[in-house]
Amino acid sequence: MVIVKLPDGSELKVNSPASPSDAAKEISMGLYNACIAAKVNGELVDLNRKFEKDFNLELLKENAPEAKDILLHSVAHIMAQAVKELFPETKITIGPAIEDGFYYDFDKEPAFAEADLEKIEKKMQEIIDEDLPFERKVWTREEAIEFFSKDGETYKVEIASDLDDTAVVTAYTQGSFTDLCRGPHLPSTGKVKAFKLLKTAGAYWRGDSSNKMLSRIYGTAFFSKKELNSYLHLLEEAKKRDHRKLGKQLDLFEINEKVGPGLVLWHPKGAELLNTIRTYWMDTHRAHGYKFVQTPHVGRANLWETSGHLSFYKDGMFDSMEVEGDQYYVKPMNCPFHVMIYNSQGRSYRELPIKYAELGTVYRYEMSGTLHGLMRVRGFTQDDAHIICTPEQLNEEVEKLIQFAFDFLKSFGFTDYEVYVSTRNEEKYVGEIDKWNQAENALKSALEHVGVPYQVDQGEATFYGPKIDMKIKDAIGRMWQCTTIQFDFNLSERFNMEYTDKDGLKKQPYMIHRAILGSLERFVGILIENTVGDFPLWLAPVQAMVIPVTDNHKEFAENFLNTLIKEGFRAEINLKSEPIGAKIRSAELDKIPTMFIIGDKEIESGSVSVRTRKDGNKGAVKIAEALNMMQEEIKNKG
RNA sequence: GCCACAUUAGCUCAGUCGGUAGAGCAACGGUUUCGUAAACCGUAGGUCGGCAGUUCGAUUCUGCCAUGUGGCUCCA
Repeated sequence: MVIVKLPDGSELKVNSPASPSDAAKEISMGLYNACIAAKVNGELVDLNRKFEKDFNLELLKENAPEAKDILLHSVAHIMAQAVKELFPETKITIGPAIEDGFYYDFDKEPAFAEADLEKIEKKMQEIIDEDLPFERKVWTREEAIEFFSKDGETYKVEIASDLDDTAVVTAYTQGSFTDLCRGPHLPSTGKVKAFKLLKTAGAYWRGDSSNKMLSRIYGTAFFSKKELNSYLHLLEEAKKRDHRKLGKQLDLFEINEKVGPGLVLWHPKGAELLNTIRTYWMDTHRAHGYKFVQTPHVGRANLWETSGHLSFYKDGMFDSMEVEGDQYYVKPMNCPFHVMIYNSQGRSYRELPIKYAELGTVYRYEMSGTLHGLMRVRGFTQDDAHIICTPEQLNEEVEKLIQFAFDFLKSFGFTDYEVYVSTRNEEKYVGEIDKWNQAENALKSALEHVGVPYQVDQGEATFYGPKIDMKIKDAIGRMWQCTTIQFDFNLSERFNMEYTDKDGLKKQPYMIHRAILGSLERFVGILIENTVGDFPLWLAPVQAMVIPVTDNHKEFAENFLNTLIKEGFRAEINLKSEPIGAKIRSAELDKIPTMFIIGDKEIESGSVSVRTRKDGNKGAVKIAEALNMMQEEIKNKG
C-alpha cells in the first residue's frame, strides 16, 4: 500500500505501485477525467507515473498554471509525429512550448510551405482521435544515442551526446513516434481539444546563423475551441491595428522601393503628427533644462575612429563616401557630435549638468530581413540627449530623468511599464569597476526612490555602460521598448572629456545617453497601433472638418474655417457636391476627431453643429464655445 | 543576410488550366443642393514588380533580381 497525501491534508491508500491517476480514480472518475498531470512531492510528473513510496500529491486540471505548457508541448510532439508520418525523410530537432503556442524545428528539404500545414493538421487530428497514450521511458545516455542513431535522427543524437554521461534520459512515445523529452505530457493525445498551425518560418539550428537553416512550424493549442477562437480573434484585432495598413489608409506615410527599403516618406498628415510631437518634445525639454543642439548628417572617418564606432559598430553603418580625399560616414548616432560641442571649450563644475538634446536623424544599415514598417527602419530620428554631469550629481539626474520619461509618455496615454536594469557583462566592458558599480547603483536607487519596480538583466549591459530600458504597454497588452537610459564610460574616455572641479583639478565627467521615445518613426508606429489611428485631439493631424450642408452655406463655412486656422487649429473643409451623410462618412473614415456642420439653422443663430468621433452629434453651440471646447481638450492632452 | 510565401489600376481585390485583363472605391466631367456613416450618370486609368529563358505566342511556366510579409539572426 502507498499512502497518498492530498493538499487538504487528507490521505488515500492506494495499491503499490501507485500513480497519480490511480489516486484520482479513488476520489472520482470525474476528477480522473479532468486531470492532465500532477505534482508529486512538488515535482511535475505524468499522471500515470508509478510510485512505490508514500507521496504528497497535487492533481493538475486544465486551469492549473502549469497545464498550458504541458498541453502545448504535447501538441508539439503530436505535430512532430504527424510530420514524420507524412514526410518520413524529415529529421526532428526540438519543439518547445513558447508564449501563446509552440513550435517544432525540422530538417526538411524542401522546407515546409504554408500549404503543407493543412495536411499536417489533418494528420494531427487523426492522431488525436486515436487517443494514443504518451508513454514515458527512462534511458541511459547511451541507450538514447543508440535509439536515435538507429533512426537516423542525427540532431537528437547530438542533443543526447551533449548530456552528462551519467544523466538519466527520458523519452516519450505516442504511437509510432518517440522523442527525447523531459516531460511531463498529457496522459493521451485525445486530451487535445483545440489546436491550430499558424505559420512556417526558417530558423537556425541552435539559433546560430552559421548553422543550417531548419524549417520551423508554429502552432497553438487550447483546452477548448472557445479559447482558440478568441485567440485567433485577438490576432485579427492586432492585424486591424497594423500601423502599415493604417498608415496607408490615413495617408500618413509610405515606404517606397524606389527611394529605398527602410526609408520613410512622411506625407503631410504624418509630418503634421510628427511636428506636433516635436513641438511638445522641444517645449518640455526646454522646461527641463535641456539645451538644443543641431549636428550634421555626416562626419569624417576620423571622428568615428575616435568614438570607437568604426571598430565596434561598422557593420551597422552605411559605407563611407569619399570627399576631397577624405572618407566620410553618415551618422549612426549623434553622440560624437555632442561630445565635440562639450569639448569646444573648457568646462567648469559650475556648468554641469549640461544636457544636450537633439532630434537627430541617424542612418543605420539594418539587415534587409529585419525591416518592418516604421518599427524597424534604416533612417530614423532619435529623441536623443546626452547628460554630462559630475559624480555627485549622478543620482539626482537619473532620478529626474526617470520621472521625466514617465511624465512624458503619460501625455501620449502610456501608463503601464516594465523596467529593466542591465548590468555589467564580466566578459565585455570598458572603464573602471568602481564607476560601473556607482552607475549601476545610481540606476537602481533612482528607480527605487521614484518607486518603480524593475527587473535586473544580469550581464546584459552594453560594453560601454549599464542601462535602464523601459517598455510601455499598449491597448491590447503588447509591450514596446522605447525609453533607454545608458551610461557611457567609453566616449568620455576616448574623447578626453573633462571639467575643472572646485579643487582646481581636471576630472572626467559622467555621460548618459538617453532617448525617451526611442525613435520618432517607431514611436508613431506604436501610437498608431495603440490608438488604431484614432488620435487624441491634440495629436490628430486634422483636428476638425468643416462641413457645409449645401453650397449655400459655403461662405459661412469658409469663414469659420479661417477662424479655426487663425486660432491655430488644424482644420479642413469639405466642399464636395455630396450629401452631408457622405461628407460625414468620409470624415469618419479619415478618423477626424471633430466635425463642424453648418447649415441654415447654424447661420441664423451664429453657431456650428458639433459632431465628435467619440460621442457623435452633440448639437449646435456658439462659435466661441466650440473653439473653447477644442482648446480645453487639447490643453488636457485629450 | 538566411528560410518560406507574396507582388494585377491610386486603394482593396477578382481573373486568365499559355492567346496581353475586370469589379468596387478613389480620381476626373456632368447632373444633383441634400441635416449627421455612401446621390445619380458618364470618362479616364494597367509594359499584370523588373530582367532573362522556354514557346508561334508569357501577366500565366522556369530562372535570376527587386520590394514586401511571417519568422530566424541582429538590435552596440
